[in-house]
Amino acid sequence: MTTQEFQNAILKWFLVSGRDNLPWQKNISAYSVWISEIMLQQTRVNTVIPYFERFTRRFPDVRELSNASIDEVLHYWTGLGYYARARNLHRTANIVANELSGCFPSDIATLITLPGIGRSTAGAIRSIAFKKRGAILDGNVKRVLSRFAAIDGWPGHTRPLKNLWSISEELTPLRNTDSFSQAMMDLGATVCISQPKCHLCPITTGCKAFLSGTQQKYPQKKPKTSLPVKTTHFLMIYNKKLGYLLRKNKSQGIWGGLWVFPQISKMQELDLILRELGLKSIESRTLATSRHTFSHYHLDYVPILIHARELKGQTTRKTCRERWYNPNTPVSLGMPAPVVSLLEQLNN
DNA sequence: AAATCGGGGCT
DNA sequence: AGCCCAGATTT
Repeated sequence: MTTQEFQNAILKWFLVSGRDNLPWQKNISAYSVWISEIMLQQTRVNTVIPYFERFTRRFPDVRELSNASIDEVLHYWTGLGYYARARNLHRTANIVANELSGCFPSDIATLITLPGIGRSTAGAIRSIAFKKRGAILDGNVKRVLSRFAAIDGWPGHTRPLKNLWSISEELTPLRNTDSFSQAMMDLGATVCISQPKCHLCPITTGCKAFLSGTQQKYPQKKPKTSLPVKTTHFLMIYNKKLGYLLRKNKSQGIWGGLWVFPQISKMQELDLILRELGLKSIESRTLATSRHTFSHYHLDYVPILIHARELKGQTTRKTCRERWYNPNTPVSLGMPAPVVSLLEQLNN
């Protein structure tokens, strides 16, 4: 199967079987392609759809996004995970709005300099938004090409990754590159899946895995490791008038920039926190431990609900990274899933 | 080259 | 209970 034949087969298949009704496929612009590509990093299409709709309704263009506060951007990202994506999105919006006159670059080298845009996302923006030649290599394309070329090794490792990029660059056409990129992702998402539907595939005549009956061998799986378990306590300090105390995380690290309950490792720290706040505990109750799983560890968290009152003649102090959150009059802040979950439970 | 960075929906 | 998803960035 020649490169030309491969491209023709893919493009022909796309006309009949490609997806054309996703929210980011209407009114295509560099902005909408960019937002969708960032949201879709390590995140499934069906999960992204409602987030994309809400996000682009609130931030319809790059200037609206650059003018927004990071807290509000993170609020619209709450529940999507990988919050560095939202922080990078905001940084890039400011660069594009303030330094690039509101226009996205179309060349790969410049796109890659923007925070959060790597080689594959740059290729997607260049091909789909600007309709110029741009190769991509996302999870779908990795699966298609690993099987098509029978690439050994986990695609996360350097050698197979380099091979896959080389093949993707070679196969990507000069014309119709937008349809080609979309088609390769659609093929990987609907046909070349875990249990592949090879009878629906347009490139079986050149697929090394199909021809040798080794579809299940590719792509080779990630080496598995057991996840460590970490434990923490969430202090749900509640005051009837003020609400719950939340603290803003530093921008680096887990849940960066998000608002969370104070976390402690020893119970003695609780008294210190309350004294600093000018509060006194009325009663406290330990709630059931829950497990939150990240990609690289389990977090067992013990919620401790503390009803507190203000000390006489003392106004409640707090730092600039602290604020009271009243679930009945919510404000736009980013919060990690367990915090949202606990606030919902306690408010019902 | 390896680790970090979420959350959820399938299997 | 694993597995992995329209990856990028830091160490």
